[in-house]
Amino acid sequence: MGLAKTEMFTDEQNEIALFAKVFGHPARVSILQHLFKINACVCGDLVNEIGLAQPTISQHLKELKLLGLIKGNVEGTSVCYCIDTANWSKMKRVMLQFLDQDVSKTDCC
Amino acid sequence: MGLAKTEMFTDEQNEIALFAKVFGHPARVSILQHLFKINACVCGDLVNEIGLAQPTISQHLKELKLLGLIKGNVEGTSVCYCIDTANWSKMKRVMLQFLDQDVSKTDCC
DNA sequence: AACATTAATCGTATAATTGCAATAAACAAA
DNA sequence: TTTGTTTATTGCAATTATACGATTAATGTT
Repeated sequence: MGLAKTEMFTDEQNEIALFAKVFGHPARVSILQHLFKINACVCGDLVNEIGLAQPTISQHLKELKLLGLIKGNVEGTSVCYCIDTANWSKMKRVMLQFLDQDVSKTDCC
Repeated sequence: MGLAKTEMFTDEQNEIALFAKVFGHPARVSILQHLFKINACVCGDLVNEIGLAQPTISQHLKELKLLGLIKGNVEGTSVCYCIDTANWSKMKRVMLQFLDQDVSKTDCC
């Protein structure tokens, strides 16, 4: 069917999956790493940095923006994108809670 | 195209994306949380726990196994699945390095 | 051997994702 | 106003992901 049955999972599970899904493409990982490195960025830089076409980058930026992980300010004809630090911290808390589950007792087989 | 151009990204970026992708579905998040909680599990339990059909669960388990995050031991007619703690820790290290990027200086716009 | 139980695989339908050319939109500069 | 620059949107094709019925495979039970 290709459709995740989100209604049968908890809000927490769906939230983790949504965040993880946006990290599930190397272009978006690359964009985020670049934004962290540069501390300020216009989309044109990203198109040159990564080898993807401008509409493709724009689409990936849109998805990151939709989840609130980045924000963009219009500056003339270009747009300045950067990490939304508050939301990034919130996301990190959710993901860490999932990743940091106690591993010490689970090796059973 | 529906195909990620992995060759234009670093190994690290592709690795992060692969791990994230497997967490990008609430069913797999749910399976992993259940395995952590129970410390041992047969597939039948998961089919009852989660509301998905047996072939669907089996498919999700296969993907988790492919990345090495879980391992399964055959015990009679059933299979005991559990977290592969060593690989989980390796994955955690990779993901934490990505998530823990310094957020203090990036609020630029 | 015949049957039951459990999980994996196959086949297939449907939906989501990815990528980009073409175009539109917004703004600056001449 | 016309032209150039930059980003967003549209439309489409190709690929991947999700889900499950039907079947197979493997093992245990009688």
